[in-house]
Amino acid sequence: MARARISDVAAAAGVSVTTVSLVMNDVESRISEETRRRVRAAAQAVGYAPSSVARGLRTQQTRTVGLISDQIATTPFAGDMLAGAQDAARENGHLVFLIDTGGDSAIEADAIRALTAQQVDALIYACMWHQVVPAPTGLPAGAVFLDCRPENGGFRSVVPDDRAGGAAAVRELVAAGHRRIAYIDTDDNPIASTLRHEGYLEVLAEAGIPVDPALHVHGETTARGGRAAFERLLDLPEDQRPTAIFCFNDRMAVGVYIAAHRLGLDIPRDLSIVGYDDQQLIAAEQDPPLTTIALPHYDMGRWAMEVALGVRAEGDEDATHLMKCPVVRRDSVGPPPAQVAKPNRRRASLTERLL
Amino acid sequence: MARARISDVAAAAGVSVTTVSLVMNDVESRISEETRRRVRAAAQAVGYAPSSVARGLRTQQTRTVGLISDQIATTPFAGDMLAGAQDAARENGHLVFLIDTGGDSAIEADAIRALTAQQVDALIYACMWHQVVPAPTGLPAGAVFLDCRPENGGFRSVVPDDRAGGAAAVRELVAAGHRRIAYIDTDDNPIASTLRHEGYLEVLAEAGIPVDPALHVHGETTARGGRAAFERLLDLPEDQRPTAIFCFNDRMAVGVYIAAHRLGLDIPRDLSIVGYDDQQLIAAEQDPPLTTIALPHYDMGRWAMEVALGVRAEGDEDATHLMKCPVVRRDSVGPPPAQVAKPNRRRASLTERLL
DNA sequence: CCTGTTCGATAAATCGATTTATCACAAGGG
DNA sequence: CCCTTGTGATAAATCGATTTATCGAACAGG
Repeated sequence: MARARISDVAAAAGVSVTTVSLVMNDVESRISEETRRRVRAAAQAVGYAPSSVARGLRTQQTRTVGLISDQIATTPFAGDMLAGAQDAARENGHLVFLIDTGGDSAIEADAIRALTAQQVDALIYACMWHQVVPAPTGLPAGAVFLDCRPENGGFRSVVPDDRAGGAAAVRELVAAGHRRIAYIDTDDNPIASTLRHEGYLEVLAEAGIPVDPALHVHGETTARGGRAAFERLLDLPEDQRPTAIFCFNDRMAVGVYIAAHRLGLDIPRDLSIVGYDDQQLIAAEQDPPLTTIALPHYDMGRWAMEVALGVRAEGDEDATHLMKCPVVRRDSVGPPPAQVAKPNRRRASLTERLL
Repeated sequence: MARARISDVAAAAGVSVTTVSLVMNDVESRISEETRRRVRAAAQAVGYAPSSVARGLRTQQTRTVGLISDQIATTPFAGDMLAGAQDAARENGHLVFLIDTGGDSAIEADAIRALTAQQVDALIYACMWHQVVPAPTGLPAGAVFLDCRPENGGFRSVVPDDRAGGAAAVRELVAAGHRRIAYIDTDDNPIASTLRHEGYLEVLAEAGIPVDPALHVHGETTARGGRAAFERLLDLPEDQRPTAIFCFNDRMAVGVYIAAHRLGLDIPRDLSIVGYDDQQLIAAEQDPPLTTIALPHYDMGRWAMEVALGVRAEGDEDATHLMKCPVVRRDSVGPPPAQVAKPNRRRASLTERLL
């Protein structure tokens, strides 16, 4: 049972293929209501679905979009970006070609060629972390950068507003009454870390809190890295230690949790923590659940697709859109401990645990 | 600058389009070497790339594959399956259409229609957890089920060998000398949990260890669920408690970790644990890193794609392939504690933590 | 000189749709 | 009776490739 063609429908309805096409596409034309009904019935009867390939050839519009990513697989974030992009594509009647280049630029070039050959209507170039990348050669005009910005401009892009996100994180802590707030930073992600640091400094200034360079430490973006950085903060004289920590990401925050628990510190009674990423299966499952800043992956994916398809009008051809990073309030932030009460509290918590 | 067509190349090379096509596709024919060179040079010069759409229409082969998934986004596993499928597709010169239905069967039906209209050469139907599903109507013959099996057969499928995986997990513990091994099970995933339980029973039998129903507890597939289940095991009289636990998944194992640490139990000295899934950012980052069974998502994705494309010959048109789940040895398994030494050890560990 | 073969290349049909230009027919007006 | 206008439908061109069937020239043999 081969696919039904438009000519089969025409034959079944006793009309020409032109008429069938006109009816199926609801084209403004002088086809009688009676004929329309007959055509539709015939189409239904033979199970006709127009060939997208033939249509694409004639109309030069394939209703497909290419999504090139450097690593769709290896991060749990990717999924949300994909989902946002894909939902938007589907809502607009488009299908998405997904290509994961694994960061290999030869594969990337191949991918661009293949997608161009497929005559995709739009192209999205996605990265897994907020970064500035050289635009690959051969990228068609109108491509949209997702979670990255083209080095020399020329394309629209969307990235998280890491500066505002960093500010929001620190503002949570300031609002809870903290004045000694550390930032556990990293060197692994220059763009995002710098922006988040700017947000951190901005809020401290806003609140009139003097900046203490000793409270700005660095580590790898892993639990181990977070833990090591935290332990460096503990080397400070007791009265200079932070009462709250803003971590570059949730994984590092987990390291702080582990170390803090080992030391018998209670979160948030003895120490408040804010993470970043709202990483699924991590942030919410900590004990206590971690207050963090969410990366708006789904929204960025959706934005990129809508702009790429021309559904969302964006005035500027060469602009970077900053996507808001919402605060996810959970239970890792509380008021700072009163200095005098601290030793008592700590002993109490140990006693508890002996039960 | 519009795309170059085959006729442009023909004009540039001073030959017919037939000749260009013959040369570009390396068709066995009597074209002189000299002409071939000229055509290739012309193609290069005008930047010619054949239109996949036009070719698809003529040849009826699009070199595209559809991948329908119930939720590509919301789980970190999805990525690996995608990556495996996508790599295999690329290696065979195919592009993949990804559609995430979100589990909505109306969207699913739409997706099948759209992919059929696109005349994809193959179709993969993926689920996020090993399950038995009704085959959606309209699914073309030759479709491959990925991480799920069709209720009434009729399609090839690939799923993890959960039975062997469960057996391997328990075997790790038996090999370390444990005889009181608990299985923290779940009701959230009937297929996988049953198979893993069968593996558990199989190894106990193999090792001549009597089955103690009290060591088989259930919980939700979350850290909280794992913790709750573990606490039920602790209600047992001390000499009946398990010295090792096999958890349905890593998230539940994390719950056991948390509870164990709270109680001052050291892993693996006081308690050995094996998880399942080898979930990234979870299993390896525990303290100590969790020994677990990996789900072969990448391999399953690759297998499904290769079978779908007919690259991998699979005799049976209607068979389920079981993919091996490898053991990932880390540091959460050790020998069981000697009964008499236990109390001492436990006190010691608490004392340590007072430092 | 005619015929048959080989070599190199091409004209034209084809895939399945869309779209433009055209057609037949009926009704109405002068 | 002829011409115009309006209505309903269609013939044919088109998109850009592949593929089949054919063609002309050169050359060899009788």
